Amino acid sequence: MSLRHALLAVLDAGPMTGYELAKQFDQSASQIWHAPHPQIYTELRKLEREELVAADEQLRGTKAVKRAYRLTAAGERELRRWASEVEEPQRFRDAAYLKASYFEYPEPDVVRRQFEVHRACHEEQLRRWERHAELLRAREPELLRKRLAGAPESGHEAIVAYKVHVYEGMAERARTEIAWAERGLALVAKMSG
Amino acid sequence: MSLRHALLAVLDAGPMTGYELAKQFDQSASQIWHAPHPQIYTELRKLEREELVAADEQLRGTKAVKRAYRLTAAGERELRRWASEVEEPQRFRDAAYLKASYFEYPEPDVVRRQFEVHRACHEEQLRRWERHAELLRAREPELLRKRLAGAPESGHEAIVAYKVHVYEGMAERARTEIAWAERGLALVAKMSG
DNA sequence: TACTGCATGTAATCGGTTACATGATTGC
DNA sequence: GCAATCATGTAACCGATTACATGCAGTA
Repeated sequence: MSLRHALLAVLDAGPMTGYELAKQFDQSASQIWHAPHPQIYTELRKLEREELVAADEQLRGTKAVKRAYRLTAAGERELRRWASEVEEPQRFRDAAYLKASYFEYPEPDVVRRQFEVHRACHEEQLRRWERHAELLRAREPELLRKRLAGAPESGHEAIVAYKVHVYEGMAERARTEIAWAERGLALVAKMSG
Repeated sequence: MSLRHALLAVLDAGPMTGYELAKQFDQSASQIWHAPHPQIYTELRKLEREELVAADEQLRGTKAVKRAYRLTAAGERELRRWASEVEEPQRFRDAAYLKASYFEYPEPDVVRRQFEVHRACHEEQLRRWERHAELLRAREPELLRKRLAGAPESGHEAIVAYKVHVYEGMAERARTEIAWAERGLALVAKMSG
């Protein structure tokens, strides 16, 4: 049930259409909570029915409509309520580690390739997290700028600091995974040679 | 779709009832892939229909039946196929980090409590992963012993080594989270004092 | 004019969660 | 005999994924 709060949080920076939200979720900011676009559109409709967001409709061409969503007062309250509530720990489920528990089955070079893919994938993510932390420190992302514009000067430092802390945390995680994959590769080499 | 493979993997050590599998998933071994018992029972029935597992029924009392599941030859093939296939990266979704991105909203002591909960939760997990890695090295867990009994001596080292590597990886992750929470606590202290 | 990418959805399906039900066994 | 726990499910629901549909805008 966190998608709704991710949406409320992004909308807190300013109004946005479903498509723009979908883009946010896919690339720049909220890689912290992935969501495919059909889910975003349907969740926005649900939030609208619950009056946590409101939509401003504009015509697009002759028939199609564009809907820009913005937070309502109730939506802002809900966002603040959620942020103050302690998050209960998530259930654990990791497909890569599950599979690695059974690496005695495949041939050594298949195992090696799997660790290499794991490493490559987290190296790419690491670059992304680091770049984004950098952008945040420079206060460059559009979303952050809008958010800062709507908040008093005195609060700016905290807004930036916690987001940077999150992205640095993600980077640290990626480094942990890379190190794990490398120890894995050393292990394959030892076992098979 | 990894639950089915987790089940096949556990059953590869030897036949087991749904209840015993549910216990495995809840406590000792496969904390790597959490699953509640209703899902386990239904997935087992599905695996049975697909003939990847077979059930031996025994009476329990006068009406109830106990069903012990075991791998079929097709099930073993599927397990090996899955273990050799490169796992595609999972979609990212983290509620705790999402919330931490918006820690400018709650009061500092609420934020502090949240980081403390995060740390405590991962400290507990760390102890669990470390204990389990220890047990694996000593070849103590029942499941591992059964798995080893059904494999040639020459393969024992690999079976143990990869599982230990997974649990050590999990422990390392937990340490990363603990360190993140502690840097978070330092950050709150700095911001609020 | 056709093609590609932007933009907004609906529908079917599936995996996972929660609540509920029911019988068997064991120890007090 | 009763409570707790072992054991096996069913049903309703919800969040997430995938496939499909449709219209608009710019450009080759």
